[in-house]
Amino acid sequence: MTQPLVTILDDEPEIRHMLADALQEAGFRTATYARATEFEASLTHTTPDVCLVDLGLPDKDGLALVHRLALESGASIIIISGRAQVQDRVTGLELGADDYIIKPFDPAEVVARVRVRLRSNKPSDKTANCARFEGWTALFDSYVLVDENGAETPFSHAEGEVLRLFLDRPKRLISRAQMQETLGGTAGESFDRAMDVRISRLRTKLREDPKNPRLIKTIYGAGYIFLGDVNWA
Amino acid sequence: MTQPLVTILDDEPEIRHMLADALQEAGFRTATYARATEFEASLTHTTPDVCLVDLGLPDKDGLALVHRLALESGASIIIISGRAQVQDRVTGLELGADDYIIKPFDPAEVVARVRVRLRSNKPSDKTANCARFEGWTALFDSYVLVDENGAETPFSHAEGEVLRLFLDRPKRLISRAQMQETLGGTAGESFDRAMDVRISRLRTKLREDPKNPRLIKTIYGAGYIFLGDVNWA
DNA sequence: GCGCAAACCTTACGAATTGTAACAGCCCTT
DNA sequence: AAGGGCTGTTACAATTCGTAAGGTTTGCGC
Repeated sequence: MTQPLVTILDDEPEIRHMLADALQEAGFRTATYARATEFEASLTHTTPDVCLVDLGLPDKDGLALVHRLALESGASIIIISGRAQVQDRVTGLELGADDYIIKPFDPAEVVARVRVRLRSNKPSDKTANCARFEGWTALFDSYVLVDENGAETPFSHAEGEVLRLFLDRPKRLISRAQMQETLGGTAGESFDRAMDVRISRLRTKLREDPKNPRLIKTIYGAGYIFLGDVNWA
Repeated sequence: MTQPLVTILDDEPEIRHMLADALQEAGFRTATYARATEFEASLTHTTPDVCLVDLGLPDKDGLALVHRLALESGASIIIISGRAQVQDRVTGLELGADDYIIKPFDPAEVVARVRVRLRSNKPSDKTANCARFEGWTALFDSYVLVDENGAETPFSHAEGEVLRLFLDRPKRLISRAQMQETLGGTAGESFDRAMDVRISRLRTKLREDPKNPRLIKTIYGAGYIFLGDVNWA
């Protein structure tokens, strides 16, 4: 499966470049267009997954374009506009846009919102809920860990919660307090210990060396950190 | 099909009222909650379609709640927050929110964004009587399950109720309380066990491996989840 | 280094939850 | 009345997961 394609339609070159850079850095393929006609022509031979559309176009009414896109293409549409009136936003969304971002914007937020669209727009994705990391494959649907030889190890729901928390934020410190919150800990006095046990069991399944854990590191007095590169699929 | 249910979780009464009014005017059912614990308790017996969540809650970390919601409830999640930093928005969206609205907001825009979320959710056709999933075809008219070879297995009415519930909400956690409600469980003392037995029998007909069920998963202490892509016809 | 307290890991155990086989009552058909 | 299918109930087995308890590691002051 190739990377998702994000198209950018905006008449200002700086904005096109800014968005294209940020999106490419995030791992997406991009295609940029300065004019609506150009963009429409491209649709005959490409099928973007997400379309970023500026409403202030010189050659065509942006809203009409959005409407047509919404009806005819399966892509998610995000409007990017300098028009900040509530009414503009409401009509934009009503005509079929999935999101509406106001200029000036931060590229990081645009990337995040693009990701959200891709996440929700994949009903037929059979490999969803599946992450690869350091030779392992975690199948959250079937609650199974697969090693590089294909051997399977089942894991329980509680273990999965911890694993998912780590895989969602790799290489970042996760404090115990955060874990408790995320894992529905009822702030029981000795919930700390329960947490320890969960992690211990998870470490066992990941065949961590107790003396020298490589994936789940303990930061004494602070929390845990998951090392290792994660690829969600 | 009844009107979609939108839940509002915010500690400020004025905001709750403003949103509830606007949403009801737009034709939605609403349920409001001032505290996260209240809201979480409600999830055991109701299934909202869209959840509006304020991040600045007094009794719990809002982000953790969002994360759990995103994983366990198939509802769309819209964060409403006074925190306007880009980093806040990005992490909120990363943790599973579908949208992020910054206070102060216009109720009309909130309504528009709620509509967008509902639009992208495909409504399950309640009149459909035939569903395909993972090689199986369930014919609710004739109470028969057909496998990929055409072999037929009849199922009973009680089994059909459970199966339909699962097929209506695939890949979502379904709590036992929800099941009881949907299946007309008259809160019989030991109705739990009846539920178990129904599911057990359904699993047998679906030829699930008892040690490793692939379609109907048990979430210890929480409920069940049906995996597999469903196509109604 | 040494000693100590706090933080953390691991093992074993048990309470709660869930799975399923066997039984019994019910309703329908014959 | 008899028989068969459906469904809830009971009883017991299996699983999950938190708790307790004891061992190990870490950080800190000397």
